[in-house]
Amino acid sequence: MKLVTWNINSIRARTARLIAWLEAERPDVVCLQETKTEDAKFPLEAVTKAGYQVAMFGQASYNGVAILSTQPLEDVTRGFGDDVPDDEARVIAATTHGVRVVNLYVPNGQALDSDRYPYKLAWFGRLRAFLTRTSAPDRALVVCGDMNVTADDQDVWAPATWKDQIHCSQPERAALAEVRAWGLDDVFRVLTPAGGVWSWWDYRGVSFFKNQGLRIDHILTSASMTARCTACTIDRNARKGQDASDHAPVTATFGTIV
DNA sequence: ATGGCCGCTATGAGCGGA
Repeated sequence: MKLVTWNINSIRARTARLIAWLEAERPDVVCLQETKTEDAKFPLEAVTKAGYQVAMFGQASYNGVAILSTQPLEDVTRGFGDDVPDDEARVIAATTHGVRVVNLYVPNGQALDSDRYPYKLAWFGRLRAFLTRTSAPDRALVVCGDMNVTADDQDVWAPATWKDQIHCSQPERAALAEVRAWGLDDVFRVLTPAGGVWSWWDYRGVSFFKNQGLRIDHILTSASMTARCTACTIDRNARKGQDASDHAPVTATFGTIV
């Protein structure tokens, strides 16, 4: 079973590239972030024609998440369902291929002195509560998405430049570590101990050409899923060329239960 | 030293992204 997380940065602007990639890679489950469209304008026909069922949670202009699967998507939930007023479409979960899949678009945070920063940190706390309320570490669980945080300096092309900047601050990393401590593994890092591999490169300048990026797109797996994971790769090729998202897709491959 | 690109909405910039 191949599961992908990919910040697509507007699914309407990138439908052709997405479909071509799906047809080439044939993943079983695809978690998309920043679809940037309300559900009525989602390119459902193209995705369906490519062989995928869809659960979506969109909004106009910003945010938006969706899960694509070659098998039915069951028990779909949208948002955290907590008592915090929040109209940002950043969370969708579903069960498919026998796995509970939680797809996240974590708030960017903008800067440490922005009011979006405490919102981001609080959001991680709400995520932990959501996981405790709706799942358990002993289940077949994948929590993936654009986490908008580097786990540590191994995920940063220039740690000195990024030190204490957004995506690299200690409180953000501690918040992500708390999610792992709940009972999830950073499965890319488990299989690739060395750093220096990125999932995002800034559109500006020559950052991709010079390979100046961050690893902020993560696949977190419960213990049984970590044990089943045979590969986890970042498809740098998907960042190349015209009309690419600024994020590359991250793919985890899982063997069958033995 | 600064900003450098992109998509959205909307039709001119401004916002958000990371």
